[in-house]
Order: sequence, then structure tokens, then C-alpha cells
Amino acid sequence: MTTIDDVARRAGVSASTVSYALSGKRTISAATRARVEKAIAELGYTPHAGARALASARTNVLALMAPLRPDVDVSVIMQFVTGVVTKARSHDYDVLLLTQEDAAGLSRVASGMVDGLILMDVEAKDQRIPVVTQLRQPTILIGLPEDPQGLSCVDFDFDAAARLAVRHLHRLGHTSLALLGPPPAVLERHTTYADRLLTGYRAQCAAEGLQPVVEATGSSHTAALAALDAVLARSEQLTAVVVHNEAALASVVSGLHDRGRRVGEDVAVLALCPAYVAESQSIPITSIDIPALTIGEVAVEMLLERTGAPHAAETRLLAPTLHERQSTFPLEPPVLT
Amino acid sequence: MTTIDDVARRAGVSASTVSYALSGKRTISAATRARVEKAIAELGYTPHAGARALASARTNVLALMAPLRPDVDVSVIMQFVTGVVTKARSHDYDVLLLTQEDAAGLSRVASGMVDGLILMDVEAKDQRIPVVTQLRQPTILIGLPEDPQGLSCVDFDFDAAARLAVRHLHRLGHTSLALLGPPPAVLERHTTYADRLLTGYRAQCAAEGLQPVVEATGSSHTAALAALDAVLARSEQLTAVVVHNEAALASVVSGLHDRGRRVGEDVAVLALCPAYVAESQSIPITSIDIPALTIGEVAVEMLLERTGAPHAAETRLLAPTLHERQSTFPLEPPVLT
DNA sequence: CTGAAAGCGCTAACAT
DNA sequence: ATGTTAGCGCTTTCAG
Repeated sequence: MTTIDDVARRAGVSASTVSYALSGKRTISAATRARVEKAIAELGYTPHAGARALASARTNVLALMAPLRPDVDVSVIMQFVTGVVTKARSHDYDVLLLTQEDAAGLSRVASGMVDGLILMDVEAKDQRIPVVTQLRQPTILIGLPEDPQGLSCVDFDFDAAARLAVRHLHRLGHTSLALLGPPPAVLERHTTYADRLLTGYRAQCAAEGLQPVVEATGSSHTAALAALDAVLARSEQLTAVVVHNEAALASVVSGLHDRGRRVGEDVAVLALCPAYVAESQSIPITSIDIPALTIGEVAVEMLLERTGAPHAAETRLLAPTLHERQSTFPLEPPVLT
Repeated sequence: MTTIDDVARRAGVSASTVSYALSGKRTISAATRARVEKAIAELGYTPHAGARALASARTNVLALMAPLRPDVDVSVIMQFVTGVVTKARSHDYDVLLLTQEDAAGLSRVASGMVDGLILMDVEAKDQRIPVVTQLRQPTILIGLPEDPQGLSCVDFDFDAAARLAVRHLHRLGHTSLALLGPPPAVLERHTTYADRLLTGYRAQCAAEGLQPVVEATGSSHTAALAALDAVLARSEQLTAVVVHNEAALASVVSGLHDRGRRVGEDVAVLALCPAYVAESQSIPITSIDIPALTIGEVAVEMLLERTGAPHAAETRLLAPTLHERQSTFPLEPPVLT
């Protein structure tokens, strides 16, 4: 293994000069810097991460605790992870991947393995919060727990998204809508995004005088159709459905078709999902895009602001934007006879 | 931060005793061990990872280079990553996540950040192979490159899987089959699994005297239907289709239905995908399951065997198993009139 | 602008 | 069965 001393010897300088040339923490003459860089290149030197961590108390690694289950929203999770890793790399950080179940992982990595943590899929009363508040490294939460205890949070504004969905459909003339939400298991965990979506949906329906029909939706085709049939049974003249379940979306669309309801003509479909999921359906689906990649990037930025100098806690909610595609349409008022 | 010296002082022993109590590398009297453990618990001590890495030249971290793109097989990738992380944790290893694009990452982490590497999505002439053969840490490849250069490999036996698919359908009486494969981009990259599937499919068709119809299949609904129509056009009396594209599967099934071909009655569908993907379709699809979780686990086991003492290179191919579900059926021979 | 030297916290000989 | 001690490779005072 080539060490900083090898480089120093080769460049004819001291080890500390090499270190400073690398970190830029003090001014180095152009000539010296050139010799050092040449030596580094020739030797293919890379600093030993452990030694650096020991001496500087920084690791340039951050931990990401992600829900690795074949869940309803694999592609949301993947995009999110992608956003975190690429943004971290652009700041010269690496990412250590922890699973949601690895409770001990938090304190383990806290001992000098990482400079900060990002927790995905935060629940209303998340057990991990009291743990991470004790750490000396900063933590960013994805989601809004009941009590963030001074931690910073980022998420998509699911409340606003639900309201936007209802308002949009209502303005198009739809008055009988239904929400097909995430699977029952997600609701039971009280993952905060699911709760906030529901709250927003119910509130906006109330504000606009609409009946808030809601159904939890399993991810299998059969479960999706069951949920669809349930809402269809509850309101026969249903003309619009909001789908917040990536895995069920295709089944809902084909299910409507099979039941003789033309999507985009008889019934409007509005999905909450990543844009590319909405685009690759049998009909391009109007959607409120979940900006998973961006959330991951923002989480990293907020985290890195807080490694080193302390920074006030803050909560950032990304505003929803709606993309009209072919699955929504203005409802003609019934012809008066 | 509490250090090993704090623990030693509290337990009334030397630091090395604490270290040995932790590592088990020499025998400690029950009494001493108890005092040490008590002190550790009371102080909430966790060894500093960097210091440990520096002193022992081991990190208990392994790197996983994963393709983080919204690709055709998100759920395969997620399962694979899950297998790696959970198996690694069961051996007290953590996982550092690198992206496929981060070429420099390989040499960066090689400088003492990790004890070994796992490379996913290996291509026939993968540029990363010459890099990792130079490292002192072992590497495991997922996939079979043309020349593994002494590296160990794991993968699903896609060649055998394709042969099994053809043989199974042929035995059921199907003589006009088609393969709907991964998107063109995957083929162009020469990701090895795609190539091997094709080879096996063509070889087995030849061996059984069948015409090997093949079509690359994009992941959007439209692209999937286009591919379906293409194979339908090429052989009007098509009775069986093999789908190796998780994202396109649902579209192919609904497309067949819309074209008046009943899946499981007029046309057989056999998918290569994770079991749960096959199960959650509109009709449970007969599948050859891609054991992504297992591959991840095996990769970790092979890797850990090779950290420390060297171990002969080996290639492990997981044998395919076929799960009959409702989308395949024996084809009645045409009634002779 | 550059060197020398003192650790950072731990492991693993080397002692006993 | 346990203690002593010399590093591991780097960063960062302290000196010049």
C-alpha cells in the first residue's frame, strides 16, 4: 500500500505538505504542489480512509437507512436512493446502506463510521427518532413525524398534492371521486406520507363539498381490482379516481377498461407517482409527480449543511406539480332535458 | 466519545483485554469478561471504525456497485441489494453503495474503505474487470464476462433457464414460440445475462427443431405492445411466448387479451422474473423465478470466503426451477379431419 | 511557505 | 490469563 510518506519522499517534501496539498488548508507554492501531484499520480496514491477518519474525526461517508422490501413503491425507493448517492458523490461523500430493520445500525455507524444519517420512510411515532437525537452526527428525516424533536425533515407535500388533485378534478367538473391509496399495511404503520395524503384529501373534499371515498389498495392485480370494485360499488356514477399506488396503477387502468369505463373519457384517472411510471402506462396518465430523486438530493444537501457547524432545524416540503396527460378530461355537465 | 481506555479503566483491566474480550482472539476468564461487558454496556461503548480499520487493516465493510437506474428490472435489483445487505449484516459487515457510473469509486474504496467488492450487471467485456483485478481486496462478479481473469462469479443460469422454458413449452405441445426479451439498450450493453438467455433460447430451439423468434422489448406499455405485435406478425399461429422483461409483462398479458388471445387457453405465457412479480399479474403467470435475493446472499458468502485467506476462483450458477401457474397449458394436437 | 512531531483509538505482537 | 507497547496512516498544532 502506498502511504502519504511514500508520496512525500518521492516529491521531496514532508508528509504534512502532502496532506495540505490535498486538503488545501494552507497555501502551497505552485512548484511544490506540482511535484506533489505528480508523485501522487505516479504512485496512484489514495489516502487511507480509516487513518483519515481517525485523525480528522470525519469519514466522508453518510448512512442511508432505506426500506428494502418488495413494497408498493420500489421505483420511488430506487429513485430516492439514486438521488442520495449521486448527490453525495458530487460532494465527495460515499453512502453506507442500512436496512430499516437494523435498529442497532444507528448506534453502530454513529461510532465514527459516518458523518450523518438519512432516515427514509419515517413513521408518525418513529422509534428511531429518540435514538438519532442522541447521536453527535446530524440526521435528516424523510417524512414528517408527529414530533421531529429538533431534527430536520424533507418530504413531498402529500397534503398539498391531495388537495391539488381534488381541486383539479373538481374544476374539471368531477364531483364523484375516489382515492385508491397504499396497501393497508402501509397505513397501519402510519408512514407519514400516507397519513398526510389522506388528511389532505379528506380536508379538500370537505372544503369543496365532496364525498371523500377512500379505499386502501393491495399491490397485486386481484387486490387492486377488489379495491376498484369496492369504490365503484359505493358510488355508481364515479367519474374520477385518484391512485396513490404505483403497483396498482396498471391494474386499475385495465380494470376500468374491462368494466366498460373508458379512461380519459368516462372516468378520469389521476396518479401520484414518479413521472416515468405515469408515462409508461397503457394510456399516459395525468399525474402529480413524486419527485423522489429531488427529495434524495435535498436530503443530502440539508445533511451536509449540518455536518460541521450546527444549523437550525428546518422542514422542507416540495410543492406538487400536476402534469396533464391523457387520462383526465373536463366532464360535460349533463344535458338538461 | 467513549474509547476503549474508558472501558478498560471502568472494568479495571487493560485496553488490550477489552480488545480481546471483544474479538475473542484469546481466552478471557469468565469474571473478567463479565466486568468488561458490564462496563461496555454502562458506557454504551462502540469501537471507532476508523481506528479499528487502521490498526487491523480490516473494515468490516464491503462495497456493492449497483445499477441505480429506473431500469426494466427495479425489483430484481432491489431484491438483489436486499440479499447482499442482509447477508452482509448477518456476518457483521456493512455495505457501501456505489453507482455503476462511479468508475473512480473502485480505486477510491480500495484504499482501506472496504474489505471486498461485489459488481452487479457485469458486461461481456466489462471495463471494471481490469481495474478490480489490480486491487488487493477480492471481488465477486454478478454475471459471466467473457474473461473473468481469475475473478469469481455468481449468477442465475440464464442459459439453462431459457432451455428449460423452451423444453417445457415444447413438451406441452407448443411448437410456435417467441421470446420477448429485455430492451434494446440492455442487449447493446451486452449485459451477460441477456446474452446467455438468447444463446440458450436459440440453442434449445435448434435442438428441438423450433423456429427461434426473438424480439427486444421496450419497457413502456406502447413498446411492449409493439414487440408483441411484431412477433404476432411473424407467426400468426403463435401459441406460446416467453417474457424476460418484468416491466413489459403486464402489458404483454393485457395486450394478448385485447387481441382476442386468452392467456392460459389460446396462448401460453412463461415469464422469467421474481416469483412475486409473476404472482401479482392479472393471471398468475407460470414463471422461471429469478432468485435475486439468493444471488445476493451467495455473492456475499463467496466474497467473505475470500477476504483473508485466498481462495480458488469459482463460478456458481444457480439452477432454474419452473413454477407452473395458470398461464401455461398443454396444447391439444389439432383434430385431424 | 514548509517541517517536525504529537496524537487520533485500536490491534497484535511481545512479555510475563 | 492478562498487561505493556509499538505502530497502523493521517491531520494538525506548533515552530520556523
